[in-house]
Amino acid sequence: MISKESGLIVKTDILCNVLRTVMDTTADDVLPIVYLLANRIAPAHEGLELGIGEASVINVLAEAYGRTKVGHRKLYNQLGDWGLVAKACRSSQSMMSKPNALTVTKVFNTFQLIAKELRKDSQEKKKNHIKGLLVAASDCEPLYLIRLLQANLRIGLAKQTLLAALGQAALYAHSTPPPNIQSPLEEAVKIVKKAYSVFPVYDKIVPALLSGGVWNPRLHRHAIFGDVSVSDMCRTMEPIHYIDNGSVEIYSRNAERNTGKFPDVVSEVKRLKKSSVRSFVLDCELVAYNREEQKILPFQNLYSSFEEETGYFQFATAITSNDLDKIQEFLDTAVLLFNCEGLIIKTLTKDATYEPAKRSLHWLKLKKDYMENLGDSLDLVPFAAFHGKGKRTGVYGAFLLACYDSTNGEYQSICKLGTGFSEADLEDRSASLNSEVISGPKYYQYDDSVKPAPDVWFKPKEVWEVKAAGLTISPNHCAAVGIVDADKGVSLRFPRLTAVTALTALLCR
DNA sequence: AGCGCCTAATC
DNA sequence: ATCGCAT
DNA sequence: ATGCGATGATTAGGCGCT
Repeated sequence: MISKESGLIVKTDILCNVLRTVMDTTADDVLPIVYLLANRIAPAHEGLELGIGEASVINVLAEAYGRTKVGHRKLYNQLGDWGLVAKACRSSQSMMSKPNALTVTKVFNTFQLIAKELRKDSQEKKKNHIKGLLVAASDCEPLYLIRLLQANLRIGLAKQTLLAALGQAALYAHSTPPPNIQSPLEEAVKIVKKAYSVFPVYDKIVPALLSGGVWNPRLHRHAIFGDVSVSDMCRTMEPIHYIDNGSVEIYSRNAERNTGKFPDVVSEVKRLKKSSVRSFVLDCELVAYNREEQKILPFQNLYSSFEEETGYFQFATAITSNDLDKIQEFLDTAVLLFNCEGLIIKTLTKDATYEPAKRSLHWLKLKKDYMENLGDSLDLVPFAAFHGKGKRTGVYGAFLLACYDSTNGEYQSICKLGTGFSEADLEDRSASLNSEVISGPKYYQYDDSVKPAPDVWFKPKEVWEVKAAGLTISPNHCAAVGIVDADKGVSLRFPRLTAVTALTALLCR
């Protein structure tokens, strides 16, 4: 029902009703349902992952539902979704007897077992867990089992809508009358989203909602912090933490623990922090740095808390200005002189606080390639394509592009491209290139060890204008091989289509 | 021990 | 990361 | 403006095979 509906309000409504029903009947199922909908199996900081990808899915489908892998692949190219393949195979299988019903909790528990299979024979054991589920599945269950295993439910409902529905369901389900608030529904959603942004652990949020409703003080910031250990709390935030007891922890934006990856940062933070500072959470970015070069300019806040030391711990440079020309000049300097990607622009007039995972106009990214005259724009030739998946089923989902090397008179692969076209563009390009299909990569310098291999090859026909954030040395592409590196080529960072410029009538010869 | 495949993660 | 679509 | 789901280059680390 949710996947057929396009509006988020109605999707939220449907899920809200599901959750209310479950809260009222089998409340223990709420947490597993939430985890499955969130495509997670544990809080991010626990580092527990399914470890199941497309290759595993292909293998297990072949074993559980017969047919050959080639047969499955063919079906997949038509359907664009391994879940749909599973469903199709299952429904064409004769069923000896009606299997025992799968429950949400059984599925979620099995997913946890899969995630916990490690080391020797883990792949085989994971596969057997999945086979058990697939054999017990009927109707639409194989479809959703496979999509859940791939962490992509594809029903147009993700975390934000899940949190909203949770808040609304908890509001309706609890008997306590709402406090004197204008719009209780909106407020309930805000509270749950805020609780999640402060402490993204469903194991705490869901029980709190179930036992005390949305107005439960346990959902508020300070209460949450009081309710959990300091180390648990710090594990959910980002990215450098210094705790009273002298320990340093580093986390990614998605709460992955990265402390072990930066032992040098840990030791420098400990060394350079002043003894008067007892604890902090520092939002920052780590960059590689050439210590022979240098440039520092001060910016308030942080300065009273840290010793600056060139090459070890430096503050970012900044200007404060309303003047467009000055900002432009600063951007040019940053990009052209220091090889920076661009600037972050911050409002100083409003109370411009930073909230993790929340977009706002307080902080804006200004990158060189957002601008017409800066950034890299290239004329490239699409020479192969990949069948689209999901909403791109039936058209190509991505293309392999080449640049033309006039010195050698050859086309060299430079990047794949899968964004920038409208749905109509995609149909038009697919149709146009389909008139020039050839059997293999005969005009091109192309590394066939790079997987997956394209599905279809084309004669050179069109020239596309592609914008990128920059060039990278590539082990996977052939552009300029031997020039930038003995056996590495060049590829593009964040490539996207900006225009279809011409037919390559001349280059074809 | 070394290598290739795969997955999950960053941007 | 970028981008387009639906709301 | 927001949420979602198509898609990009690249890397690290786990697992299993030789």
